[in-house]
Amino acid sequence: MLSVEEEVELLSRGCEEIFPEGELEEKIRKARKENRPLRVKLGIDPTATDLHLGHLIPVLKLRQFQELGHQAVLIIGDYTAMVGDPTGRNKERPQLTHEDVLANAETYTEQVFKILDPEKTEVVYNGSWFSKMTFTDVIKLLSNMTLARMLEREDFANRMRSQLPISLHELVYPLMQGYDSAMVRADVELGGIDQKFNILAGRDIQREMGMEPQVGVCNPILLGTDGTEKMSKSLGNTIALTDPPHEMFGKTMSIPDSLMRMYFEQITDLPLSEIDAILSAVDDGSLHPRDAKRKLAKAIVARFYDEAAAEEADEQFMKVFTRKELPDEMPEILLPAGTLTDGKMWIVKLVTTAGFASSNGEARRLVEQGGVRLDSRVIDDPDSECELTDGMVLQVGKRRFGRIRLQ
RNA sequence: GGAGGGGUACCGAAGCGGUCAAACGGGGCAGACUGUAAAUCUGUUGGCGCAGCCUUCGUAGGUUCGAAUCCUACCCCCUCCA
Repeated sequence: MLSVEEEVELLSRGCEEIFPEGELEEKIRKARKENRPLRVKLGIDPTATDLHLGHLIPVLKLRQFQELGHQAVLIIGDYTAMVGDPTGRNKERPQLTHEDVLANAETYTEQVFKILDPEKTEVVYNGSWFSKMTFTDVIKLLSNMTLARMLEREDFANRMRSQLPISLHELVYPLMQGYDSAMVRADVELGGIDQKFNILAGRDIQREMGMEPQVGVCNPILLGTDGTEKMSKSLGNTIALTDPPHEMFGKTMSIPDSLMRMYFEQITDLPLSEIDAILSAVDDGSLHPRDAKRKLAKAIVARFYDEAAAEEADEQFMKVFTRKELPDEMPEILLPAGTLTDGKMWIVKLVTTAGFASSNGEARRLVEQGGVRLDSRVIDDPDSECELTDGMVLQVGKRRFGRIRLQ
Protein backbone atom coordinates (compact mmCIF):
# COMPACT_ATOMS: atom_id res chain seq x y z
CA MET A 1 0.00 0.00 0.00
CA LEU A 2 1.12 3.51 -0.77
CA SER A 3 2.09 5.84 2.00
CA VAL A 4 -0.19 8.78 2.53
CA GLU A 5 2.48 11.08 1.16
CA GLU A 6 2.86 8.98 -1.96
CA GLU A 7 -0.85 8.92 -2.48
CA VAL A 8 -1.10 12.69 -2.19
CA GLU A 9 1.74 13.13 -4.61
CA LEU A 10 0.09 10.87 -7.10
CA LEU A 11 -3.22 12.64 -6.80
CA SER A 12 -1.61 16.05 -7.10
CA ARG A 13 -0.23 15.29 -10.50
CA GLY A 14 -1.33 17.85 -13.05
CA CYS A 15 -3.32 19.83 -10.52
CA GLU A 16 -3.25 23.55 -10.59
CA GLU A 17 -4.44 23.95 -7.05
CA ILE A 18 -5.55 21.92 -4.08
CA PHE A 19 -7.21 23.92 -1.36
CA PRO A 20 -6.95 24.34 1.50
CA GLU A 21 -3.35 23.30 1.21
CA GLY A 22 -2.48 20.21 3.16
CA GLU A 23 -6.04 19.29 3.89
CA LEU A 24 -6.14 16.52 1.31
CA GLU A 25 -3.39 14.72 3.17
CA GLU A 26 -5.26 15.15 6.42
CA LYS A 27 -8.46 13.81 4.91
CA ILE A 28 -6.72 10.73 3.59
CA ARG A 29 -5.07 10.10 6.94
CA LYS A 30 -8.36 10.41 8.72
CA ALA A 31 -10.20 8.20 6.27
CA ARG A 32 -7.57 5.52 6.62
CA LYS A 33 -7.89 5.63 10.36
CA GLU A 34 -11.65 5.24 10.06
CA ASN A 35 -11.10 2.59 7.44
CA ARG A 36 -13.35 4.19 4.84
CA PRO A 37 -12.77 5.60 1.38
CA LEU A 38 -12.99 9.31 0.60
CA ARG A 39 -16.14 10.42 -1.13
CA VAL A 40 -14.97 12.22 -4.24
CA LYS A 41 -17.49 14.31 -6.07
CA LEU A 42 -17.55 15.41 -9.65
CA GLY A 43 -20.53 17.28 -10.99
CA ILE A 44 -21.28 17.38 -14.67
CA ASP A 45 -23.95 19.46 -16.29
CA PRO A 46 -25.22 17.71 -19.37
CA THR A 47 -25.48 20.81 -21.50
CA ALA A 48 -24.13 19.27 -24.69
CA THR A 49 -23.85 15.80 -26.10
CA ASP A 50 -20.25 15.31 -27.04
CA LEU A 51 -17.57 15.18 -24.43
CA HIS A 52 -14.16 16.50 -25.34
CA LEU A 53 -10.80 16.19 -23.66
CA GLY A 54 -11.41 19.35 -21.66
CA HIS A 55 -14.40 17.73 -19.96
CA LEU A 56 -12.40 14.62 -19.38
CA ILE A 57 -9.59 16.03 -17.27
CA PRO A 58 -11.50 15.89 -13.98
CA VAL A 59 -13.03 12.57 -15.02
CA LEU A 60 -9.54 11.14 -15.41
CA LYS A 61 -8.69 12.53 -12.02
CA LEU A 62 -11.76 10.89 -10.59
CA ARG A 63 -10.71 7.59 -12.04
CA GLN A 64 -7.38 8.00 -10.38
CA PHE A 65 -9.12 8.38 -7.03
CA GLN A 66 -11.26 5.41 -7.90
CA GLU A 67 -8.23 3.30 -8.68
CA LEU A 68 -6.84 4.16 -5.29
CA GLY A 69 -9.96 2.79 -3.70
CA HIS A 70 -11.94 5.93 -3.08
CA GLN A 71 -15.64 6.30 -3.72
CA ALA A 72 -16.45 8.16 -6.92
CA VAL A 73 -19.64 10.18 -6.78
CA LEU A 74 -20.84 11.47 -10.10
CA ILE A 75 -23.49 14.12 -9.94
CA ILE A 76 -25.59 14.61 -13.01
CA GLY A 77 -26.62 18.21 -12.80
CA ASP A 78 -30.03 17.93 -14.34
CA TYR A 79 -31.21 20.94 -12.34
CA THR A 80 -28.02 22.95 -12.43
CA ALA A 81 -27.84 22.48 -16.20
CA MET A 82 -31.12 24.28 -16.49
CA VAL A 83 -29.71 27.24 -14.61
CA GLY A 84 -26.43 27.24 -16.47
CA ASP A 85 -23.08 27.77 -14.86
CA PRO A 86 -22.13 31.41 -15.33
CA THR A 87 -18.46 30.60 -14.75
CA GLY A 88 -16.21 32.26 -17.27
CA ARG A 89 -19.13 33.44 -19.27
CA ASN A 90 -19.50 36.91 -20.53
CA LYS A 91 -22.99 36.16 -21.65
CA GLU A 92 -25.93 34.46 -20.15
CA ARG A 93 -26.35 30.89 -21.19
CA PRO A 94 -29.37 29.75 -23.07
CA GLN A 95 -31.56 27.79 -20.72
CA LEU A 96 -32.24 24.17 -21.50
CA THR A 97 -35.40 22.28 -20.84
CA HIS A 98 -35.42 19.36 -18.47
CA GLU A 99 -36.06 16.95 -21.35
CA ASP A 100 -33.02 18.22 -23.27
CA VAL A 101 -30.94 17.77 -20.20
CA LEU A 102 -32.07 14.24 -19.49
CA ALA A 103 -31.44 13.21 -23.07
CA ASN A 104 -27.95 14.68 -22.94
CA ALA A 105 -27.31 13.00 -19.62
CA GLU A 106 -27.70 9.63 -21.20
CA THR A 107 -25.05 10.10 -23.86
CA TYR A 108 -22.86 11.80 -21.30
CA THR A 109 -22.78 8.98 -18.83
CA GLU A 110 -22.29 6.49 -21.61
CA GLN A 111 -19.10 8.30 -22.58
CA VAL A 112 -17.94 8.89 -19.03
CA PHE A 113 -18.17 5.20 -18.29
CA LYS A 114 -15.61 4.51 -20.95
CA ILE A 115 -13.28 5.90 -18.34
CA LEU A 116 -14.83 5.32 -14.97
CA ASP A 117 -15.75 1.94 -13.57
CA PRO A 118 -19.55 2.01 -13.55
CA GLU A 119 -19.70 -0.67 -10.89
CA LYS A 120 -17.84 1.49 -8.47
CA THR A 121 -19.42 4.81 -9.26
CA GLU A 122 -22.30 6.33 -7.41
CA VAL A 123 -24.47 8.30 -9.82
CA VAL A 124 -26.97 10.83 -8.55
CA TYR A 125 -29.12 13.45 -10.22
CA ASN A 126 -29.25 16.69 -8.33
CA GLY A 127 -32.87 17.04 -9.32
CA SER A 128 -33.53 14.35 -6.74
CA TRP A 129 -33.12 16.96 -4.03
CA PHE A 130 -33.67 20.24 -5.83
CA SER A 131 -37.05 19.19 -7.11
CA LYS A 132 -38.21 18.67 -3.56
CA MET A 133 -37.08 21.93 -2.08
CA THR A 134 -39.65 24.44 -0.92
CA PHE A 135 -39.30 28.13 -1.40
CA THR A 136 -38.41 28.44 2.27
CA ASP A 137 -35.57 25.97 1.75
CA VAL A 138 -34.36 28.03 -1.17
CA ILE A 139 -34.35 31.24 0.81
CA LYS A 140 -32.41 29.53 3.52
CA LEU A 141 -29.88 28.31 0.99
CA LEU A 142 -29.54 31.78 -0.48
CA SER A 143 -28.80 33.26 2.91
CA ASN A 144 -25.44 31.53 2.79
CA MET A 145 -24.01 34.05 0.39
CA THR A 146 -23.65 37.79 0.26
CA LEU A 147 -23.79 39.96 -2.81
CA ALA A 148 -20.40 41.43 -2.05
CA ARG A 149 -18.79 38.01 -1.99
CA MET A 150 -20.52 37.00 -5.14
CA LEU A 151 -19.30 40.08 -6.90
CA GLU A 152 -15.72 39.34 -5.96
CA ARG A 153 -15.80 36.69 -8.61
CA GLU A 154 -13.81 37.67 -11.59
CA ASP A 155 -16.41 36.80 -14.17
CA PHE A 156 -19.16 38.68 -12.42
CA ALA A 157 -16.86 41.58 -11.64
CA ASN A 158 -15.95 41.76 -15.32
CA ARG A 159 -19.52 41.73 -16.35
CA MET A 160 -20.37 44.44 -13.85
CA ARG A 161 -17.50 46.53 -15.10
CA SER A 162 -18.38 46.14 -18.73
CA GLN A 163 -22.03 46.67 -17.91
CA LEU A 164 -23.20 43.33 -19.13
CA PRO A 165 -26.22 41.69 -17.61
CA ILE A 166 -26.06 39.24 -14.74
CA SER A 167 -29.31 37.43 -14.18
CA LEU A 168 -30.35 36.58 -10.67
CA HIS A 169 -30.65 32.90 -11.41
CA GLU A 170 -26.96 32.87 -12.26
CA LEU A 171 -26.15 33.98 -8.77
CA VAL A 172 -27.87 30.90 -7.46
CA TYR A 173 -25.66 28.52 -9.35
CA PRO A 174 -22.70 28.40 -6.95
CA LEU A 175 -25.07 27.76 -4.08
CA MET A 176 -26.66 24.89 -5.93
CA GLN A 177 -23.34 23.32 -6.67
CA GLY A 178 -22.34 23.79 -3.06
CA TYR A 179 -25.55 22.25 -1.85
CA ASP A 180 -24.80 19.19 -3.98
CA SER A 181 -21.59 18.73 -2.05
CA ALA A 182 -23.50 18.77 1.18
CA MET A 183 -26.10 16.31 -0.08
CA VAL A 184 -23.55 13.72 -1.10
CA ARG A 185 -21.32 14.44 1.92
CA ALA A 186 -18.32 15.02 -0.34
CA ASP A 187 -14.83 14.90 1.13
CA VAL A 188 -13.29 16.10 -2.09
CA GLU A 189 -14.67 17.93 -5.08
CA LEU A 190 -12.95 17.85 -8.45
CA GLY A 191 -13.17 20.43 -11.19
CA GLY A 192 -11.32 22.94 -13.31
CA ILE A 193 -9.70 25.87 -11.57
CA ASP A 194 -12.58 27.97 -12.88
CA GLN A 195 -14.75 26.03 -10.45
CA LYS A 196 -12.83 27.30 -7.46
CA PHE A 197 -15.48 29.75 -6.37
CA ASN A 198 -18.26 27.18 -6.64
CA ILE A 199 -16.26 24.61 -4.75
CA LEU A 200 -15.54 27.10 -2.01
CA ALA A 201 -19.26 27.82 -1.79
CA GLY A 202 -19.67 24.11 -1.14
CA ARG A 203 -17.34 24.38 1.84
CA ASP A 204 -19.44 27.18 3.31
CA ILE A 205 -22.65 25.27 2.93
CA GLN A 206 -21.24 22.07 4.32
CA ARG A 207 -19.94 23.95 7.31
CA GLU A 208 -23.30 25.61 7.74
CA MET A 209 -24.92 22.20 7.77
CA GLY A 210 -22.52 20.90 10.35
CA MET A 211 -20.25 18.88 8.10
CA GLU A 212 -16.57 18.93 7.61
CA PRO A 213 -15.88 21.06 4.49
CA GLN A 214 -14.65 19.39 1.35
CA VAL A 215 -11.26 19.82 -0.25
CA GLY A 216 -11.06 21.25 -3.75
CA VAL A 217 -8.80 19.51 -6.25
CA CYS A 218 -8.58 21.65 -9.34
CA ASN A 219 -7.00 21.06 -12.68
CA PRO A 220 -5.92 23.81 -15.04
CA ILE A 221 -8.20 24.67 -17.92
CA LEU A 222 -7.23 22.71 -20.97
CA LEU A 223 -6.49 24.84 -23.99
CA GLY A 224 -7.91 23.81 -27.32
CA THR A 225 -6.04 22.72 -30.43
CA ASP A 226 -5.59 26.36 -31.45
CA GLY A 227 -3.40 26.85 -28.41
CA THR A 228 -4.95 30.09 -27.26
CA GLU A 229 -8.56 29.57 -26.24
CA LYS A 230 -9.93 27.09 -23.78
CA MET A 231 -11.16 23.91 -25.37
CA SER A 232 -14.78 24.35 -26.24
CA LYS A 233 -17.12 23.03 -28.80
CA SER A 234 -18.36 26.43 -29.86
CA LEU A 235 -14.81 27.46 -30.71
CA GLY A 236 -14.26 24.34 -32.76
CA ASN A 237 -10.92 23.59 -31.12
CA THR A 238 -11.79 20.33 -29.45
CA ILE A 239 -10.60 16.79 -29.53
CA ALA A 240 -13.71 14.76 -28.84
CA LEU A 241 -13.95 11.44 -27.16
CA THR A 242 -15.99 10.29 -30.13
CA ASP A 243 -13.34 11.30 -32.66
CA PRO A 244 -12.03 8.22 -34.46
CA PRO A 245 -8.41 7.29 -33.71
CA HIS A 246 -6.84 8.83 -36.79
CA GLU A 247 -8.63 12.09 -36.16
CA MET A 248 -7.69 12.16 -32.52
CA PHE A 249 -4.12 11.55 -33.59
CA GLY A 250 -4.16 14.17 -36.32
CA LYS A 251 -5.71 16.82 -34.15
CA THR A 252 -3.11 16.19 -31.50
CA MET A 253 -0.36 16.60 -34.08
CA SER A 254 -1.77 19.98 -34.98
CA ILE A 255 -1.55 21.51 -31.52
CA PRO A 256 1.14 24.13 -31.02
CA ASP A 257 4.35 22.77 -29.48
CA SER A 258 3.83 24.98 -26.47
CA LEU A 259 0.86 22.86 -25.46
CA MET A 260 2.70 19.57 -25.34
CA ARG A 261 3.47 19.66 -21.65
CA MET A 262 -0.09 20.44 -20.72
CA TYR A 263 -1.49 17.65 -22.84
CA PHE A 264 1.11 15.18 -21.64
CA GLU A 265 0.44 15.95 -18.01
CA GLN A 266 -3.29 16.28 -18.18
CA ILE A 267 -4.36 13.62 -20.61
CA THR A 268 -1.78 10.87 -20.61
CA ASP A 269 -0.74 8.86 -17.62
CA LEU A 270 2.94 8.75 -18.49
CA PRO A 271 5.07 9.29 -15.40
CA LEU A 272 6.16 12.88 -14.94
CA SER A 273 9.80 11.84 -15.11
CA GLU A 274 9.26 10.41 -18.56
CA ILE A 275 7.45 13.50 -19.71
CA ASP A 276 10.30 15.65 -18.46
CA ALA A 277 12.77 13.46 -20.29
CA ILE A 278 10.88 13.77 -23.55
CA LEU A 279 10.48 17.51 -23.32
CA SER A 280 14.05 18.21 -22.31
CA ALA A 281 15.21 16.07 -25.21
CA VAL A 282 13.20 18.37 -27.43
CA ASP A 283 14.80 21.40 -25.79
CA ASP A 284 18.34 20.22 -26.30
CA GLY A 285 17.64 19.25 -29.86
CA SER A 286 18.11 15.51 -29.52
CA LEU A 287 14.46 14.80 -30.19
CA HIS A 288 12.51 16.27 -33.08
CA PRO A 289 9.47 18.11 -31.70
CA ARG A 290 7.31 16.26 -34.17
CA ASP A 291 8.42 12.93 -32.77
CA ALA A 292 7.70 14.10 -29.25
CA LYS A 293 4.26 15.03 -30.40
CA ARG A 294 3.85 11.63 -32.01
CA LYS A 295 4.52 10.06 -28.65
CA LEU A 296 1.89 12.31 -27.17
CA ALA A 297 -0.66 11.56 -29.87
CA LYS A 298 -0.04 7.84 -29.53
CA ALA A 299 -0.43 7.97 -25.78
CA ILE A 300 -3.71 9.83 -26.12
CA VAL A 301 -5.17 7.49 -28.71
CA ALA A 302 -4.01 4.49 -26.69
CA ARG A 303 -5.71 5.87 -23.65
CA PHE A 304 -9.11 6.22 -25.27
CA TYR A 305 -8.85 3.33 -27.72
CA ASP A 306 -5.93 0.94 -27.49
CA GLU A 307 -2.28 0.44 -28.41
CA ALA A 308 -3.08 -1.11 -31.76
CA ALA A 309 -5.29 1.79 -32.79
CA ALA A 310 -2.57 4.21 -31.72
CA GLU A 311 0.07 2.39 -33.70
CA GLU A 312 -2.15 2.28 -36.75
CA ALA A 313 -3.02 5.98 -36.48
CA ASP A 314 0.65 6.86 -36.27
CA GLU A 315 1.52 4.79 -39.31
CA GLN A 316 -1.25 6.31 -41.35
CA PHE A 317 -0.26 9.75 -40.26
CA MET A 318 3.35 9.28 -41.29
CA LYS A 319 2.28 7.80 -44.55
CA VAL A 320 -0.09 10.57 -45.54
CA PHE A 321 1.58 13.67 -44.14
CA THR A 322 5.25 12.88 -44.06
CA ARG A 323 5.60 10.66 -47.07
CA LYS A 324 2.65 12.29 -48.85
CA GLU A 325 1.23 8.96 -49.86
CA LEU A 326 -2.39 7.99 -49.97
CA PRO A 327 -4.00 6.62 -46.84
CA ASP A 328 -4.84 2.91 -46.85
CA GLU A 329 -8.44 3.53 -46.14
CA MET A 330 -10.62 6.34 -47.25
CA PRO A 331 -14.31 6.96 -47.50
CA GLU A 332 -15.94 6.00 -50.77
CA ILE A 333 -17.66 8.43 -53.03
CA LEU A 334 -20.58 6.55 -54.50
CA LEU A 335 -21.63 7.68 -57.93
CA PRO A 336 -24.80 6.00 -59.16
CA ALA A 337 -25.01 5.19 -62.83
CA GLY A 338 -26.32 8.18 -64.71
CA THR A 339 -24.31 10.67 -62.69
CA LEU A 340 -21.77 10.78 -65.46
CA THR A 341 -22.30 11.89 -69.01
CA ASP A 342 -20.03 10.19 -71.49
CA GLY A 343 -17.96 8.95 -68.52
CA LYS A 344 -17.31 12.52 -67.43
CA MET A 345 -18.35 14.67 -64.52
CA TRP A 346 -18.07 18.35 -63.72
CA ILE A 347 -15.30 18.73 -61.16
CA VAL A 348 -17.27 21.16 -58.98
CA LYS A 349 -20.17 18.75 -58.79
CA LEU A 350 -17.83 15.94 -57.88
CA VAL A 351 -16.41 17.86 -54.95
CA THR A 352 -19.82 18.72 -53.54
CA THR A 353 -21.17 15.23 -54.13
CA ALA A 354 -18.23 13.87 -52.19
CA GLY A 355 -19.24 16.13 -49.32
CA PHE A 356 -15.98 18.07 -49.38
CA ALA A 357 -17.71 21.38 -49.96
CA SER A 358 -21.08 22.61 -48.84
CA SER A 359 -21.90 24.55 -52.00
CA ASN A 360 -20.83 24.73 -55.59
CA GLY A 361 -19.37 28.13 -54.83
CA GLU A 362 -17.12 26.73 -52.17
CA ALA A 363 -16.11 23.83 -54.40
CA ARG A 364 -15.37 26.25 -57.22
CA ARG A 365 -13.10 28.25 -54.94
CA LEU A 366 -11.28 25.15 -53.79
CA VAL A 367 -10.66 24.22 -57.39
CA GLU A 368 -9.51 27.70 -58.35
CA GLN A 369 -7.11 27.76 -55.44
CA GLY A 370 -5.44 24.57 -56.43
CA GLY A 371 -6.76 22.54 -53.55
CA VAL A 372 -8.36 19.80 -55.59
CA ARG A 373 -6.62 16.75 -57.01
CA LEU A 374 -7.83 13.80 -58.97
CA ASP A 375 -5.43 10.87 -58.84
CA SER A 376 -2.76 13.31 -57.63
CA ARG A 377 -3.20 15.65 -60.57
CA VAL A 378 -4.22 19.17 -59.63
CA ILE A 379 -7.42 20.27 -61.30
CA ASP A 380 -7.54 24.06 -61.21
CA ASP A 381 -10.11 24.90 -63.83
CA PRO A 382 -13.59 25.01 -62.30
CA ASP A 383 -15.13 24.30 -65.67
CA SER A 384 -13.29 21.01 -66.08
CA GLU A 385 -15.24 17.96 -67.12
CA CYS A 386 -13.24 15.06 -65.75
CA GLU A 387 -13.17 11.56 -67.03
CA LEU A 388 -13.78 9.30 -64.06
CA THR A 389 -13.02 5.66 -63.62
CA ASP A 390 -13.79 3.38 -60.74
CA GLY A 391 -11.20 3.58 -57.97
CA MET A 392 -9.89 7.05 -58.75
CA VAL A 393 -8.91 9.13 -55.74
CA LEU A 394 -10.24 12.61 -55.12
CA GLN A 395 -8.23 14.74 -52.73
CA VAL A 396 -9.36 18.08 -51.37
CA GLY A 397 -6.96 20.11 -49.34
CA LYS A 398 -4.32 18.21 -47.43
CA ARG A 399 -6.41 15.83 -45.51
CA ARG A 400 -9.61 14.96 -47.23
CA PHE A 401 -9.55 11.90 -49.45
CA GLY A 402 -12.20 9.85 -51.13
CA ARG A 403 -12.23 6.90 -53.50
CA ILE A 404 -14.60 7.07 -56.40
CA ARG A 405 -16.96 4.14 -56.83
CA LEU A 406 -18.99 3.98 -59.98
CA GLN A 407 -22.19 2.07 -59.50
C1' G B 1 -42.32 54.43 -15.17
C1' G B 2 -38.98 58.56 -17.62
C1' A B 3 -34.76 59.80 -20.98
C1' G B 4 -31.31 58.05 -24.41
C1' G B 5 -28.37 54.35 -27.48
C1' G B 6 -28.49 50.12 -30.59
C1' G B 7 -29.80 45.46 -33.76
C1' U B 8 -25.12 44.78 -40.55
C1' A B 9 -22.23 38.47 -43.17
C1' C B 10 -19.04 33.07 -38.45
C1' C B 11 -17.43 37.11 -34.66
C1' G B 12 -16.07 42.35 -33.82
C1' A B 13 -16.99 46.64 -36.54
C1' A B 14 -17.64 50.54 -40.77
C1' G B 15 -21.32 52.22 -44.08
C1' C B 16 -26.27 56.28 -43.28
C1' G B 17 -30.19 57.43 -50.83
C1' G B 18 -27.25 55.02 -56.27
C1' U B 19 -20.44 53.51 -57.71
C1' C B 20 -22.81 47.87 -51.68
C1' A B 21 -22.82 41.04 -51.99
C1' A B 22 -21.47 45.59 -48.23
C1' A B 23 -14.66 48.82 -45.98
C1' C B 24 -11.41 47.02 -42.07
C1' G B 25 -9.82 43.42 -38.22
C1' G B 26 -10.31 38.50 -36.18
C1' G B 27 -11.59 33.57 -37.24
C1' G B 28 -12.23 29.79 -41.15
C1' C B 29 -10.69 27.64 -45.79
C1' A B 30 -6.96 27.04 -49.84
C1' G B 31 -1.88 27.81 -51.58
C1' A B 32 3.76 28.69 -50.47
C1' C B 33 7.33 27.53 -46.57
C1' U B 34 7.34 23.50 -42.73
C1' G B 35 7.04 19.16 -38.52
C1' U B 36 -1.04 18.89 -40.34
C1' A B 37 4.05 23.29 -34.72
C1' A B 38 4.95 28.54 -34.37
C1' A B 39 6.01 32.82 -37.32
C1' U B 40 5.55 34.75 -42.19
C1' C B 41 3.62 35.62 -47.21
C1' U B 42 -0.53 35.09 -51.00
C1' G B 43 -5.48 34.21 -52.26
C1' U B 44 -10.39 33.41 -50.65
C1' U B 45 -14.72 33.74 -47.32
C1' G B 46 -23.98 34.53 -49.52
C1' G B 47 -26.31 31.27 -53.52
C1' C B 48 -26.57 29.70 -58.74
C1' G B 49 -22.84 25.28 -64.38
C1' C B 50 -20.54 32.21 -61.97
C1' A B 51 -17.66 37.76 -67.57
C1' G B 52 -24.34 37.06 -66.00
C1' C B 53 -28.27 36.35 -62.63
C1' C B 54 -30.78 35.62 -57.74
C1' U B 55 -31.58 36.38 -52.38
C1' U B 56 -29.24 39.27 -47.99
C1' C B 57 -28.02 44.40 -43.53
C1' G B 58 -33.80 42.58 -36.48
C1' U B 59 -39.42 41.75 -38.60
C1' A B 60 -43.52 43.62 -41.56
C1' G B 61 -45.15 47.39 -44.48
C1' G B 62 -44.32 52.28 -47.03
C1' U B 63 -41.72 56.59 -49.73
C1' U B 64 -38.46 56.65 -54.14
C1' C B 65 -36.58 55.61 -60.91
C1' G B 66 -33.36 53.49 -56.91
C1' A B 67 -33.07 51.74 -49.67
C1' A B 68 -28.39 48.56 -45.25
C1' U B 69 -29.16 53.84 -45.66
C1' C B 70 -35.50 57.88 -45.38
C1' C B 71 -40.78 57.02 -43.02
C1' U B 72 -44.41 53.92 -40.03
C1' A B 73 -45.53 49.87 -36.91
C1' C B 74 -43.77 45.75 -34.35
C1' C B 75 -39.99 42.51 -31.87
C1' C B 76 -35.39 42.25 -29.20
C1' C B 77 -31.04 44.25 -26.55
C1' C B 78 -28.26 47.89 -23.73
C1' U B 79 -27.30 52.46 -20.75
C1' C B 80 -28.67 56.33 -17.39
C1' C B 81 -32.47 58.16 -13.94
C1' A B 82 -36.49 56.12 -10.62
